[in-house]
Amino acid sequence: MKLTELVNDKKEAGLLTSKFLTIDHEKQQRILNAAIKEFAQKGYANASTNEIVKEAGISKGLLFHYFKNKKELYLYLYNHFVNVLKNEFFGEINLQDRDIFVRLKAVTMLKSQLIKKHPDVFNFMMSAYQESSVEVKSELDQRHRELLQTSYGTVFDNIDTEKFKKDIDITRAINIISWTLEGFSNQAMERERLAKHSQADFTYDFSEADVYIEQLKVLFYK
Amino acid sequence: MKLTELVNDKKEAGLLTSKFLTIDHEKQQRILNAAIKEFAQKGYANASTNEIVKEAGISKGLLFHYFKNKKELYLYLYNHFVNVLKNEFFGEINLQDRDIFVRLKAVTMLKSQLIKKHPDVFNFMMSAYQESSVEVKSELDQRHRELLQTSYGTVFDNIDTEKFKKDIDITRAINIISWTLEGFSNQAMERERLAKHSQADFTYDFSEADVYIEQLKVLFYK
DNA sequence: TCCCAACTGACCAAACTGGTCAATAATTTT
DNA sequence: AAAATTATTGACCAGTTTGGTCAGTTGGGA
Repeated sequence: MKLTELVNDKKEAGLLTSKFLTIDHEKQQRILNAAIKEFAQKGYANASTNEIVKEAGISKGLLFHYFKNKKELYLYLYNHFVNVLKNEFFGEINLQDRDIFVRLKAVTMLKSQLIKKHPDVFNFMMSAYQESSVEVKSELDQRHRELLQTSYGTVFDNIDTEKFKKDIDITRAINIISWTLEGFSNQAMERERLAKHSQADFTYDFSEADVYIEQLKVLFYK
Repeated sequence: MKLTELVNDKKEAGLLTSKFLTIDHEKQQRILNAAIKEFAQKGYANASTNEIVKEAGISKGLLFHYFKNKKELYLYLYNHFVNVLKNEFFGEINLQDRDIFVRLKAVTMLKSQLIKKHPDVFNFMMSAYQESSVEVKSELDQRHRELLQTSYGTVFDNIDTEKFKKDIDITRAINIISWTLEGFSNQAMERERLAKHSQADFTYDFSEADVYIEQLKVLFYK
């Protein structure tokens, strides 16, 4: 998954950022990554463009050659990574399979991988969701609803409800399943963060997640 | 629950903050609340003492009359609120009842109330847990382990395992129950945050939480 | 050679930083 | 009432950082 590298929707450019899109690809990445990292850590208002250019290894002038000001940079980043997630992330979910466990496991694993491989992208999107700066807040809201609809909307769409025992409240059951998988992956990642053994022994997590899934199937399925 | 107001453990004062403890109680609260809010929002390094004194309605000099510098203020806050939580929050949990549902429901509701009534206290503790500033990080670690032990240690201690069906893996079942209640309360609070109807219709949340608990009991208990 | 874009970094005024301290106000002690 | 003590102020400090500019250098294509 070459996340952050594939999307090239020219529409997202507008006219103002067109210069940025023509430059060397690797330099683009350096700038994008430096910027989301800084914005994620400090929020819009407290993020420093000086830090961004230092981290990206470019001059101050160049950044403002590509983006006319801080606000335009921020909004470009937001739109860009919303597109990235929509295409590279949620596009991966197999909607053929109508089994809720298959879908949720896929989502959970994708999310874990995202956090692990591209923590800055994840943190940036989360912090953008919480962003309180009046300067940019209003512009974000619509795109956010859009993203949530694309994602959670499709995951729970057209689930096979016939598999559940007949006395089970399906909505609540799905919630329990979701929260269990979410809680499990949070725990797994926190455990790894503390232990710092960053050798990705995904294998254990995968199989342990399956134990929970099997248990939940016994509980909820016919 | 007069959280933040009751603890008066003189030991936490040391000699350095003794002045602060003698002043008017309401002013103490103003300063404490202003400080944790700022630290929670921006982290140790980026928090501004100017903002704190402005919010607290005191002069710059006075803050540094009570605390010799920013670091001492931060560490005092941390210790103070660890004590507050240990005494006012975890002290509320009834350890007589050995039923996991009773305990976890109590913890979940307590946590919800904390977030609702004292969001800054909660955010401050969370941000302190993530704090990365080398200046204060090391001092926090021990107290944190202490707090986690006091809290999660006792909640899961001496649970009545006889109530579970005999083919159930109890550790995993408890995890599922915990994650469900956590997920539920997160969802409830997010729903409320978006709707902004801050009339606390706790009643709905309480009864809806009970529905989940009853469902889980059917699944896991004999 | 010229030309134009990419690119640099010194520079700007303004804001802000944690912290100090002499002066004033309020309270207590004599 | 005077004196002594304590609480409180906010102007001030030197230093850093802010978002943004712009005159000028570089490098590649014609």
